[in-house]
Amino acid sequence: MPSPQAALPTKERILGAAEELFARHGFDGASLRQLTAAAGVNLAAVNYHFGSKDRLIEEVFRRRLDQLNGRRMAALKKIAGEPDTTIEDVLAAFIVPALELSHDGNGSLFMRVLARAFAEHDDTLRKFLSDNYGHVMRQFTAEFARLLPHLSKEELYWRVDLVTGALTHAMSGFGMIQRKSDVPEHRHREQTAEHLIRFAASGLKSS
Amino acid sequence: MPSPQAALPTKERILGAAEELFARHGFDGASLRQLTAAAGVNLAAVNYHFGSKDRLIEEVFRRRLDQLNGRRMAALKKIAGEPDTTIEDVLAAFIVPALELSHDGNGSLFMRVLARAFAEHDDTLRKFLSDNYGHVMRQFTAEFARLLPHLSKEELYWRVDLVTGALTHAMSGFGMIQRKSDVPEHRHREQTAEHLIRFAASGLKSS
DNA sequence: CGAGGAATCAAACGATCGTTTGAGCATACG
DNA sequence: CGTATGCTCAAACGATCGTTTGATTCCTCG
Repeated sequence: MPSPQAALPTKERILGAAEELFARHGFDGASLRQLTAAAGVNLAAVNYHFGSKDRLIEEVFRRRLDQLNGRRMAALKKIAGEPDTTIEDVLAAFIVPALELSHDGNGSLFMRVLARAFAEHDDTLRKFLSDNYGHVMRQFTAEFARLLPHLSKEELYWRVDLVTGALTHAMSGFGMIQRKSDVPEHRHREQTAEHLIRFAASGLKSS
Repeated sequence: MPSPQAALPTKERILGAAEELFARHGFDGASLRQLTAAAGVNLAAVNYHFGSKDRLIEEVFRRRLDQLNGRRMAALKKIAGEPDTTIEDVLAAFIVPALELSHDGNGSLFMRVLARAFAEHDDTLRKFLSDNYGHVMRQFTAEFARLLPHLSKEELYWRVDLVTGALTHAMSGFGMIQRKSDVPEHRHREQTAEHLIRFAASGLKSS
């Protein structure tokens, strides 16, 4: 019985297996030999299609980050600057796309990859993340600043940073967040979003 | 000019260099050759004194975790069960020892090692952490449960998990938390503790 | 049908890893 | 003094890593 990915083109099969193995064993921990074996392709295929392992890592990031950033920015754009926008609305624009992604195919694995990337203090990886992620964080921070005008810039950065840490931690699946079998998928996602938003909003607004 | 550690015994020099290099490059990323060179000892010294690289990693953890857990439990014991204890008190018992450690010698590097260990989903490492860290988390969670009796068990676990994520993220130095040169060390530590405690308390107590 | 570029393959390359070895050195004790 | 004992050292071992090579297969298009 062929794997579900067996019919996909080689490049896609590599990206899928890479996402899974990077999440499970880290970037150094997952070797190209494991990876190509899991994908059912030849060892040399990675260097042929991507040039190097590092470029494969970047591609894994780019594919999902583009999705994630796109959805977040679209959701933010709808509410940014509006007079009746609440902190909860902005948090929802940040959190819901990530939860959607994390329940879509292998997307949840990507959130673990992302958490791992935060933990790696590797400079080139951090620069890559800053280049492809930083402008989104800045836009959201600007909107938080508008809704929390009494906070100093330093205080605001502090709180946004703490919110980011909590969400990254939670969504990469460290916690005990587990869907009960009698709760439908989309309902569980809503509940998760409610928990995260309530917690983060409370932390942001604390006097 | 000899390194500051030059006079220390070989075992201590290895542990110091290991803490630094593991924090900077990860457990796999830091090789025994870099490590022994940085410590100024022979390559074979690690296997002679510790048996293997894995046992060295465990020793790095044990040394600091014993400190950290000891101080946290001592601080908790003073306030647990007392009628006038607040959420903020419990959070202080959890946070202040970590901040003290992170400003004591190479201690701050250890918080990064710890964050890295959380990101690694390696089973043996997680079991080691659970064995040496889990009982502390359970004690703190029990005290939170006492002070937040209206929360369901599920809701409580959620919030404790989010607090843990925020604090791990913040204390491992991802954020922009930087001491200004005109603020004395101990004052900066107090301010950091205030930020963290206020944020976490607000998140825990949110209705 | 046949030429030609794209893709795949087994095999090998050099580098680096954790670990082991066995000789050499030091210090302490009879 | 001689000899154990604890430690350090340079050197080598086998394994595994990312990458490259050159031949082979596949598929498309004139």
